[in-house]
Amino acid sequence: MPDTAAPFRAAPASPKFPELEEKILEFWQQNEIYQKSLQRRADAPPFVFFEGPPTANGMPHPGHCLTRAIKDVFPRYKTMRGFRCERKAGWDTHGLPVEVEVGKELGIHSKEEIEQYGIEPFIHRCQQSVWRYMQQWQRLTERLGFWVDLDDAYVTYHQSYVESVWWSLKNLFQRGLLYQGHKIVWWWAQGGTALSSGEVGQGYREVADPSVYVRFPLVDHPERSLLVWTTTPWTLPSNMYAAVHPDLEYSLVRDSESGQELYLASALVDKLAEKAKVQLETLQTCPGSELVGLRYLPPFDGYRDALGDPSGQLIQPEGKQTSAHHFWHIVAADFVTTDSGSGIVHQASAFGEVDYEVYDQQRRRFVEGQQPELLCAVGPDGKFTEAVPEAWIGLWVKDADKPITRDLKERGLLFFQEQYLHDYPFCWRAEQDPLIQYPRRSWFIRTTKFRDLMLKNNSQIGWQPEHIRDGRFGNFLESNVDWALSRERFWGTPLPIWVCQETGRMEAIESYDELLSKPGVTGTEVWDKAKAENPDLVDDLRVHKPYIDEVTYASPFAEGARMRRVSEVIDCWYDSGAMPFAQWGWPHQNESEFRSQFPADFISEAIDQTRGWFYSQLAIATMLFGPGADLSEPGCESDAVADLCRDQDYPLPFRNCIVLGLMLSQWWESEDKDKKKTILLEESETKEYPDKKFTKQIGKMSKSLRNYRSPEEIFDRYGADALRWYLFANQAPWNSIIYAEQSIKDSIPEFLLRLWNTFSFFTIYAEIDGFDPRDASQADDQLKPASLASAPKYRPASQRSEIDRWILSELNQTIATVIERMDALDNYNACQAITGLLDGLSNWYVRRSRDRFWAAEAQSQDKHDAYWTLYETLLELTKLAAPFTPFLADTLWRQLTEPFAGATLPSVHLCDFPESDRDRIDTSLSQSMRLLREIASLGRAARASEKLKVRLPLAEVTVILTDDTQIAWLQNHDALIREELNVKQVHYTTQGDQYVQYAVVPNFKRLGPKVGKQVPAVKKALAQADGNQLLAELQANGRVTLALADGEIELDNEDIEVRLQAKDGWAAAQGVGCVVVLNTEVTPELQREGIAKDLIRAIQNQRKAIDCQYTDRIQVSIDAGSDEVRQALQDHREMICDETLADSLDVGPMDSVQPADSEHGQVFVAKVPV
RNA sequence: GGGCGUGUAGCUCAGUUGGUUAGAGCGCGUCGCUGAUAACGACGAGGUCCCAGAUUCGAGUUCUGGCACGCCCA
Repeated sequence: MPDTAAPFRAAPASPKFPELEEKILEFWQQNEIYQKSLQRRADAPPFVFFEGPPTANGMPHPGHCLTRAIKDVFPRYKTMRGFRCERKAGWDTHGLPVEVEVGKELGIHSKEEIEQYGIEPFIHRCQQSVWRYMQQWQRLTERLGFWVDLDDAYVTYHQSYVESVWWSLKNLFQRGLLYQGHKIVWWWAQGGTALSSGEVGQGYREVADPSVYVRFPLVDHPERSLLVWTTTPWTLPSNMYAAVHPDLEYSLVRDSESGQELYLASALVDKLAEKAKVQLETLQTCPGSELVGLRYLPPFDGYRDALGDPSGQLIQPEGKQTSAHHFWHIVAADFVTTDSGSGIVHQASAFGEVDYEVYDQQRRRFVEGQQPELLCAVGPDGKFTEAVPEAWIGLWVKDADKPITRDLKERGLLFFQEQYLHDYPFCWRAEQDPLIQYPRRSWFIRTTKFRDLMLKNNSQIGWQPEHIRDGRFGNFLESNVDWALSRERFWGTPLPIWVCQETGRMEAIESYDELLSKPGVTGTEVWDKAKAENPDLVDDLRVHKPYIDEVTYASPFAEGARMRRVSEVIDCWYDSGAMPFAQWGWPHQNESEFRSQFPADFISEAIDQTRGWFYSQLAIATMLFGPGADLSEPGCESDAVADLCRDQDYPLPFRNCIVLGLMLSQWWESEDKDKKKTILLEESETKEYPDKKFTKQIGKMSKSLRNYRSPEEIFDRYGADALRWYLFANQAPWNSIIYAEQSIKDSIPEFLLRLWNTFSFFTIYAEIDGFDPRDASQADDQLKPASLASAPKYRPASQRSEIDRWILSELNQTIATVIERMDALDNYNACQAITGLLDGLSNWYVRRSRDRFWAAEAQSQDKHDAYWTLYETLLELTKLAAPFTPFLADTLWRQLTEPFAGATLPSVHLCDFPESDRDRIDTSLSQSMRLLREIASLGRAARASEKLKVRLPLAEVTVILTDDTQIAWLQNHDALIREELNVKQVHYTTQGDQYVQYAVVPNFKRLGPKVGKQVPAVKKALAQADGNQLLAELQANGRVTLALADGEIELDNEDIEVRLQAKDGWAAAQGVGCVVVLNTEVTPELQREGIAKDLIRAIQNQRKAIDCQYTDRIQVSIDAGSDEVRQALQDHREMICDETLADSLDVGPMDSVQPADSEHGQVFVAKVPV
């Protein structure tokens, strides 16, 4: 080693991780490490990652840390493993939440108010609003160490993105997959708008509504009626069907009073008879399925009078022609129950989602053009329009229940009525206005046509956890309904359909350019003018409302007519699902980018995205690119695109997906008398409020409750690595995870600090001895193990000591495990493996090698072996940890490579991931070492149980083993045991009859398949037999013969296992395969040595108490209490002085020195002046 | 009401194809170490594997039915 200043400097003992991380962040930024990590893989095979776009319209919270951490760790890992992993960021910018946020700002709510305010300025505000928390998002992303291309992010409102979405919608439109239909929504009639489910959820109140039982006379048996139940009498004029459950039993009963015959569910006959106070006599019964098809007279004649009794042709298999009536017959429906009502449910399909499905099914029975229409006697204002008695037209429907009931009663159709209490939604901003379910014209994508293909696609996806595939997601796909695409809102991707104002025929447009190329285009000047007036407007707005609505062109369908866009925008989930191609603006541009980045190898989001992004991506990709999707349907003008994608294979558009659990918070809560809550985030803080009683809470994070620490605070207190390691290493990622400050804090000593301490240990000794890794003259820029071999003192592992070979074996085994687990997207077990390695390194390798590092001879081969082993292990461990704790890893890398002064790669993140050297894995050595560690552990346990502290030397331990295979190896290492257990001698034996009892137990795993039902008998026979004798027989013959009730059975040594049981009366501890027995005899010599060691401890403590540097010399005097102590001092004077760097050791008090008490007398320590 | 998931030590969680002493970390207790030192280590106590039934020679693990909690959807 060179004589110059030591290449390594001792690292500080207690680092401030947050500060180190900030330095690394700066280093990464200034040196463009992320960009370099990509450049190094420019020509490598791709590992494709898709970023699910978050919305920057809200503050990032801890849950985003989890998704972003998981999204970071695998790309980092794959990059180190030699893949090119581009990470394009993305932002979700459209949708109702943005409008709501802007509305709040403006103090307005309804659509009407927005229109009054002006769509144009409203949209401008929306566009600005989406970037409100951009800075916080960028900061969080960076600070967490999530490497992603924020500068090159895709944005869903950008023109190129919108145009990609348009292209895909045109594709669907031309293939006949985009159609208009009805959607039943919660409708605020007074405000003229639909409410989102979230808004509806806010407005539920308990109210009393009528529950009526109405007679519907049968057409063919006028004396018989269906007893039909409804809780919304106002929907009766719009009645279409009556629903029964096909599997329930129904009864025909006679009302003894009126003589009427009624059908109702058998299970409800008694209940209704009692309620209505009538006698119901059962005439006959039948299953509901037999009632299906019976025709009845509707309760009101309005539609019958207006439409007659319309009918149409049914779809028939062999061209047969059968017609059927459209309305007023019994249908089968699974949702009918006997919990309440009559078992026959009134169906007004316009006013309920399940009712509408019934209608939809009926509709599909008929051939195109002959289908029943939807009966709806109510206008969007919630008032009757038609098909009701003259007097009711214009009546608000919720006021109609009473007159309708009265009318039915007068006509003798009302069987019974009552009130019932239930929760019903009201408008959250007009509390007196009840909402009604109401059909709205809406655009749909015919996803149901692709149900089987989506299921097939889904079945190929690598889901983590697997149950998502056939569980939540699979079930969701099974029950697929057509995608309701349109939204009657303002800030979203405009639906690119233009309608001929005269014929109603439509065209889809795939880009702004295509629109401009249309004949007779007008309206673009509206945008031009707005832009001229306000040059700051982003150009992307030209494809948004209201500007795009102004663009019209000449209709190709009718001379002189104009084509005008429909007014709707689309569901923003469609935006997100189009991201695989829209992020590139494909197919209008970036052909090669799209092709090389599709499909994704890996995506990840939390489970709430099952019906969100996971579905939208899968649905869109299945429809557009899936094999089996018929892309050559007539009218599809994108054949070139179709060709391009035809060779795609499932799964699309992502191959693997980690579905993360929800993130919960944990806090301590106390409530005052006046209901004021005190929220604490750490249990320890509760001690500061002794008068309050706190209860621990686990639940959702809530901004208003402030029941969680902001990520920024976590970073400042503990650092990003602490949070990351906590997230990666504490549970499988799909379990819901508790964001608890204490747990995050705990991950520091668990992993970060332990790694740091091991590194710090290395630097301390490396500085003392001047260890110089530059001796490896051929070292490559990543300091790969093989390249270190060029150092003169570097010996092959095979020549080094056992413990070196052991830790190198553990290292290489761990590398293999980590690679195997990470390739399977299993970060949890990868981290477990790394933790295990670090434990072995810190708690066994370093601990057992301290003497080697402290050895006086700085240049001894053994010491060099130790350095090279530890150095190499630290380097590789640093690389292993790099994807998980990128900051600490880079800090260590930079310090470990510092002696090379720039000749090595500047960042660990530019390195290759370690490779496992199979030749260095020695499984039998691992086993032996495990046994050795167990023996040491048992020895300590035996000592503890006898209250014999380790400082007191003992003469001997005896280790009894069940077989002798390991004995020779152990004997070669008994120095280790002697030192660890502080004993003079270790004795190994298999002949331990004196100390132990042998028991032979079955090896069930092997015996089970072999003898089956005889297992219990074998077990019993073995238990009853003399263990020692069996063992002797086994050792002599290699097998034993056992007499069972039904014959003999022969067992070899693999079939059975020998167990040891320590006999009473010995200081022993037993493990599975061995027993450690202590010789507890303490001779006076041993006693004195123990005293000497006690005194060394006391002196060392005192050294520290008087602030000695570790090289300071001291003078010591012991005011010994007994002859024994004095004798001990005399016997072990040399050892005591050596260990404590004492120049003198006297007996008796020392003047003007403050003594320390010890069990062997007062200890005086004084520094020797230099 | 339906679907999915979870239930294992005081707490937070692991537990591979069923195999007989059920593990880790934290916390707690005892102790050790004192040239990694405001760190570190060892040992110990602590379990009805939610309950009940079934399959099996054998169930924390498989099946059925409950219970509790969570999420999604009605």
